Amino acid sequence: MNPNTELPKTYAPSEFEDRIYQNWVDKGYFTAHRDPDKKPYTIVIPPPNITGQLHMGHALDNTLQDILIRYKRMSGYATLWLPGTDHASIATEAKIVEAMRKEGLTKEDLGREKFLERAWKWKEQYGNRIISQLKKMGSSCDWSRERFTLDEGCSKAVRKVFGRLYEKGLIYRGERIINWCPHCETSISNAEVDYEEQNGHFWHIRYPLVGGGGYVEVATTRPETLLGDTAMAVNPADERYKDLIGKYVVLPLVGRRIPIVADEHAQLDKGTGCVKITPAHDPNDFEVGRRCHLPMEVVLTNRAKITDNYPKYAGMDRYEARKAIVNDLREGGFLAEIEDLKHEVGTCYRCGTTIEPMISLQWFVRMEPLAKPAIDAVREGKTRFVPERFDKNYFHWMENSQDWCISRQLWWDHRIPAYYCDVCGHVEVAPDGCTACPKCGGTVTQDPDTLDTWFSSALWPFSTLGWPDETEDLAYFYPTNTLVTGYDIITFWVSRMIFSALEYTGEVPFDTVLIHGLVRDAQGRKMSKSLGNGIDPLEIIANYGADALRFALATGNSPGNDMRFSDEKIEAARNFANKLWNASRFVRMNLTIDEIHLPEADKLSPEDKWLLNGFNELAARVNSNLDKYELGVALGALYDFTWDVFCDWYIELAKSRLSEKDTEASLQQNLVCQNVISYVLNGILKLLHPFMPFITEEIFASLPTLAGDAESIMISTYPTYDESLSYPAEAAEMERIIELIRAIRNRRSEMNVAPSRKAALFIETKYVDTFHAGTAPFFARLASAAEMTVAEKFDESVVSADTAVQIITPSATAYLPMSDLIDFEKEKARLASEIAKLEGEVKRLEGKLGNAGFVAKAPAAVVEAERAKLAAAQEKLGATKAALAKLG
RNA sequence: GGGAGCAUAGCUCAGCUGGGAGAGCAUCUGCCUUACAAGCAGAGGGUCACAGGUUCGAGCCCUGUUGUUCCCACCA
Repeated sequence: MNPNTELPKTYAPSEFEDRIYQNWVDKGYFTAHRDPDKKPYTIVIPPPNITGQLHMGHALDNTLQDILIRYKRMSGYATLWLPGTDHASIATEAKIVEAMRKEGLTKEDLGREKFLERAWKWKEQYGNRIISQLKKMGSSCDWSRERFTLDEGCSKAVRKVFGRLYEKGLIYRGERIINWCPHCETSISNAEVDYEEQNGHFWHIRYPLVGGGGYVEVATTRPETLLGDTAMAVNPADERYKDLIGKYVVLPLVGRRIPIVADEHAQLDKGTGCVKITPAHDPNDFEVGRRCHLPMEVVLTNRAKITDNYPKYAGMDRYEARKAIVNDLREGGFLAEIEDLKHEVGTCYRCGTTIEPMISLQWFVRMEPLAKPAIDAVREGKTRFVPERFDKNYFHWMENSQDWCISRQLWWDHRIPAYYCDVCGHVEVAPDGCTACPKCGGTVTQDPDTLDTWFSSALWPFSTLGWPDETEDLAYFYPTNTLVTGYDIITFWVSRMIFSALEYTGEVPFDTVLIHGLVRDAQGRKMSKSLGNGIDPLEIIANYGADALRFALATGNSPGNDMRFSDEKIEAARNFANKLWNASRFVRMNLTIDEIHLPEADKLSPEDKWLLNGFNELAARVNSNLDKYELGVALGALYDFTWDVFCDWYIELAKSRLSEKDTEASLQQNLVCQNVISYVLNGILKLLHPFMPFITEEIFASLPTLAGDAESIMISTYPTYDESLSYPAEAAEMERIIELIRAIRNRRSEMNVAPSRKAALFIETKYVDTFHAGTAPFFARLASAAEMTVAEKFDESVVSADTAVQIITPSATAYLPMSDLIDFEKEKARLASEIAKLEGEVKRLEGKLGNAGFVAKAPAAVVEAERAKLAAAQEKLGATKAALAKLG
């Protein structure tokens, strides 16, 4: 980039964003270096799915991460932002199967190997798309360390973990009731079930007692499971049914005799107190079945059709069968009642199909021993949620989590490293593979199943750094620091990373989890494909620039809260970028210096010191906000300072000095001002850089720099509080001037005086030094003043209340000779009402300060501030009374 | 059935450990003031959901109420 190039007249981000990004990549600025003299700061990206396109959620997530990583990089940390993508097993597999279906192909037609070849091609084709989109956002990831959840390193880690957990007895294989998705034809974990409210029915069914004597009535929401009933349960304490225990009922439609058993699961106060027991298709019934040694009767196939064991219904889909069975029950006189019911039905989080609880042989992770240390780690603050309230979420899930079903009947994922002997049936878990049975030497077959996609994601913070090998990266960058993610993914991912990391690495994976909310549309609705209300971040970037998008996402956003995205927001963001651009252009066109040297304090004007003081406070505040993850607040402070203080005040104040260089003295002042304005702009750009990396880099390159500045803003030093820039006295002096300028503008505006009408200005003040001759241009330029006269007290012959408009501030009274504009009665009324207001204010403050409790208990600084307020109010009150008196 | 968030200007939202409420947009009034009309200077507009409590002092802390959103849960 060329230093000191002119900035084009209009802000056109598309002209430079790609060029700047490419330059950063070429220079290798994103690449992390292990530096023993620096502290590491590491973020691992939540890997986006290879099936996905960049959406607003990614845009927000990555904006926040980039802000943090750029801030830390500029603050002297050895930063690593490790990127990558997720193979997203079930989602990707579903897409590929869908694509194959259109060609008339099924997975089985293709076979496992050919299918996987296809999947890898898919990954090649789409995996890079999301990466290039992340780059468009300005993400400063270390692309040389990019990873994929299904790559060899992750695979090694997965196998290692599986083997270790198996050895420790924390992974087991067993028959349990699992959630089965008949569409995806795989088991899914409890966490992957979404509950959805549906309108359903309660069917009340009568089961005749064997040997006559009536019937027992039960209710069910899934009448088709009746086929699989192997018992009826009543509570052992239930007096009503005491005599029935041990007797039998006849299963309607089937004719099977099933026993009436006693089990606590049946509750006295629910329904009739009797429950039908279907051990193969309900988790509670499964437990009852175990306790009472009941047979398991499977009635549904993997596609949720009735099995061949029930010829009348065989092959029927579960809902079809439900209709037929209800009909037959009615005809047979077994149906007592149909009740309408709203209930929560479990659905597959990927395809939305109603899941079917089914008994199945699967692999599980034993959660209890893993959950405990994970709970303790958060409780002890080793990992902290921001905002804190999300730890409740986490604790609740961890404390109640049941064993994790990790096997999937899918192909696109890490295959389970378990081998079954074809001869003796021995099960061998072998992370490094197995070719023959270690017990009998027979041939072995590997488990066809794969692992839950979240199993490999759970290892992401350390598998990506080389674990299980003891790599230098792992030693230096692990544990990582901040994980940035949405609250919707805490249970799936964050909690599993924490217990996994503690189990395998002995350390928490990250010290902080920064939680953000959802990006919603302008009406507050969730963005979704079906609603078609999604906003494409890439389109926003094309129209407004990546910086504007980042600004819009970061500003006013507080951790954990949802936000709305709207046209107004992105326009406001773009306008700010435009403001910064134009202010920089103004500075640029007034510069003659090649390098910035901040002048000695004695050369600086009060307005310079005021600006530097303000900038210094800003730097302190921004650093403190960023350290506390208050990114939106930090950006708000930057916006206000840049726009209100730097542009609206300092630039306007500087114009007179910058336009004069005729005399030696004015030339000197001109140079001082150039240096101050460049110094502060340079600092603003640096403070803003993490938020708006492109525009700040582009402007930085066109301006002179400080002696120690790096060639790129992204590797320069982040400004911090600097005691030598603290000028509280001059800042207060300048505030008096600004206060008076505002008051004059105010009055003129009230009186509808055009700015073009200039008027002489007389300032009566005890701060004569403050309003020195050098401030006259300020009043001329900003308050339409002609010549300015300052005195502690004016003689009536110089200026009188009869001929001048009076403007009062706590520190000064200004007179504008505009007698033609004065309506004395109105003026008197105005002053009277002003006096009343001030008296109220004074009274309030006096009351507060007269309160012994307040003075004794409030912090000294607060009391002092109240005293100052009172003094100011009293000053102004006095001046206002005097003004009224002058009017007679 | 448990748990959490939110309720602040017409709209969208900030408000850090309690010290008499802010921004953007919208509205109104003036301005082409030699960076910017994507702008400048002003103005109006709020019993901070409601009711109690703690405190010298509450938008902020506590209790309850109402409305709203979300999460969790195996209701036959």
